[in-house]
Amino acid sequence: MMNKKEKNIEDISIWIVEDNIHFQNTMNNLINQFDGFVCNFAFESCEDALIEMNNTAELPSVILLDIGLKGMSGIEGIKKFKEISPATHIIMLTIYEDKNSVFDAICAGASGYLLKDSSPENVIEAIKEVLGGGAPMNIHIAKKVIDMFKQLNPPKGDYGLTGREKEILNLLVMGMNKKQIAEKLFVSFHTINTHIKNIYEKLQVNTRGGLVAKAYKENLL
Amino acid sequence: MMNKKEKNIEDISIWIVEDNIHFQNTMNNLINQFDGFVCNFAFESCEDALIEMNNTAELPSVILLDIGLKGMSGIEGIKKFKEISPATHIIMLTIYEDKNSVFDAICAGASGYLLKDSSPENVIEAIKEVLGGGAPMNIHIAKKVIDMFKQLNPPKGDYGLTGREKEILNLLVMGMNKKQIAEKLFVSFHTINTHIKNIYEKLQVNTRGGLVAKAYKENLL
DNA sequence: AAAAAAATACCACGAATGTGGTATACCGGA
DNA sequence: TCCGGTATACCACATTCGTGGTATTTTTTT
Repeated sequence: MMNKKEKNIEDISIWIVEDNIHFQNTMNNLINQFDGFVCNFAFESCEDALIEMNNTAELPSVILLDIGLKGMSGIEGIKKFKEISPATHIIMLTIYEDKNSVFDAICAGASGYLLKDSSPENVIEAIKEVLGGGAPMNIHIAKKVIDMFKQLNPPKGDYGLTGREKEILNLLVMGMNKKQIAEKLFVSFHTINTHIKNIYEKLQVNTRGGLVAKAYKENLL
Repeated sequence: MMNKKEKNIEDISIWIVEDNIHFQNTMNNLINQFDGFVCNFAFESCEDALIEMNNTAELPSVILLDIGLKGMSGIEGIKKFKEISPATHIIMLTIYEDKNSVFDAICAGASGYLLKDSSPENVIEAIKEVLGGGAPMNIHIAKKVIDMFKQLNPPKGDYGLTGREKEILNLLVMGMNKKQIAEKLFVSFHTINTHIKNIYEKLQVNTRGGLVAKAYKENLL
C-alpha cells in the first residue's frame, strides 16, 4: 500500500541506482512514504539507468547512486548522468566513509553523499538539502580552508637541487630533451647528461615521467 | 600573574594538546591573556587529554590539537575527541605544511587549522571563527573547496583520451616504463607502445616529460 | 546489420635515455 | 691553504623511446 504510490505531478522525481535489491526496496519505500517525493525507477546498474534516461522525457530531480556498482562504477556514472541531465542532483550512497571515493564523486559532480546506514530522516534531509540549492555552508570557513590550502602549497620537499639543476629541471618539464637543453644553455650535451643524472639521484627517480611527476607533486618548479 | 587566570564561569573553555612544552606555554599564556577565553588544561598527548575528557563534566569548547604527536596522532585524536564531545571544535596546529594532513584533519572533523608561527591575533581570530561559525567542516566544506578550485583552475581541456589511455597515462605518471605497464596490464609491450603513441598524438607531445607535464597542467589525472 | 571506435598485436630502426665511469676548472668557506 | 660543492666535459653501452607502418579482434554506436 505504502510503496504503491499515487503519482502526483507535483512530486519530486527520484531514481535509485543500487545493485542490492534489499537496500533498493528499503530506499524505495522510504522515499515513497514521504510526501512530495516519488521514486519512479530503481535500477541495478548505471547502464540500465542510462538507457531509461535516454528514452524518457521525465528526467529525475535526484538520483541516489551507489558508489560501488558492477559494470560502470558510480563515479563514472555521475559523469554520464550529468551529460544527459545536468540539472539532476546526484547523491552517492556508500557503505563506509571512503574518503577517496567521496572526493572523486564530488569532483565528478555529485551533490552529496549518504552513508547506507543513515537514518530515514537523514536520507530525506539530504535530499531536501541538495534540492534546496546545494551547500548551505558557511562561506567564511570555506574561504578559510582555501586560504589554508594556498598557504600549504608553496613550501614542499627540499631535495638540495642546485640552481643549475633546478634550471634544467624546468626545461625538462617543458618537454625538452637533453640536446635541446644543451643548446639552450650553451653547454655540452654531456654536461646536461651529468646534471640530469644527478637530479635523478637526488630525487630518487629513474624515468623522465617519474621525474616530471615528482617535480609537480612536490612543487619543485 | 597573567597566566594565572581567575576562572570565570562565562569564559570559553579551551584545551591544548601539544608535546612541545615551550609552544604549549606560549599558547596557554596567549589564550589566558585574552578576555573571555580560558585555557583549563594543556596536555602533551591525545591519550592524556582523553583520560581527562572521560573524567570531567566540563568539556572544552575548543581544543587546539597538534597534528604531529607522539603516540596517537592528531588526526586519530580528532575522532576520539569528537566521539566523546561532538560539540567541541578542534583546531589543528602544525609546523610543517602538508596538504594531505590538512585534508585528512578536515575529513576527520577538524574545524580549523593553524600554522604554529601564526601571530597571536591569528590564533584568537581562528578560535573566534570556529566558535561563531558553528558549521563543522564536513564533506560539504570539501565540496565548496573543490568547487572553488574548479573555478580557479582552467576547465581542463578534453583531449578525447579513452579509458585505457587514461589508465596508461596514470601509470606513466607514476614513472613506469612501457614494459612495466605491459606487465601490469597483462598485455603485450606492443600494445602499450601503440597506446602511448596515440596518447602522444592526442596531446600533441613527443617526449615523456612533456606528456607528464601536460597531464599535470591540464588536470588529466 | 553495418559502421565506427577502442583495444589488441607485431615489426623495424634511428634517436634518445639511463647508468657506469673519469676528469678538470672554479669558487667560497673552514 | 685545503676541501667540498658546483659546473663543466667526455666515453661507452645496454636499454628504452618515438615513430613509421600494418592488422585483427572486441566493443560501442548508429
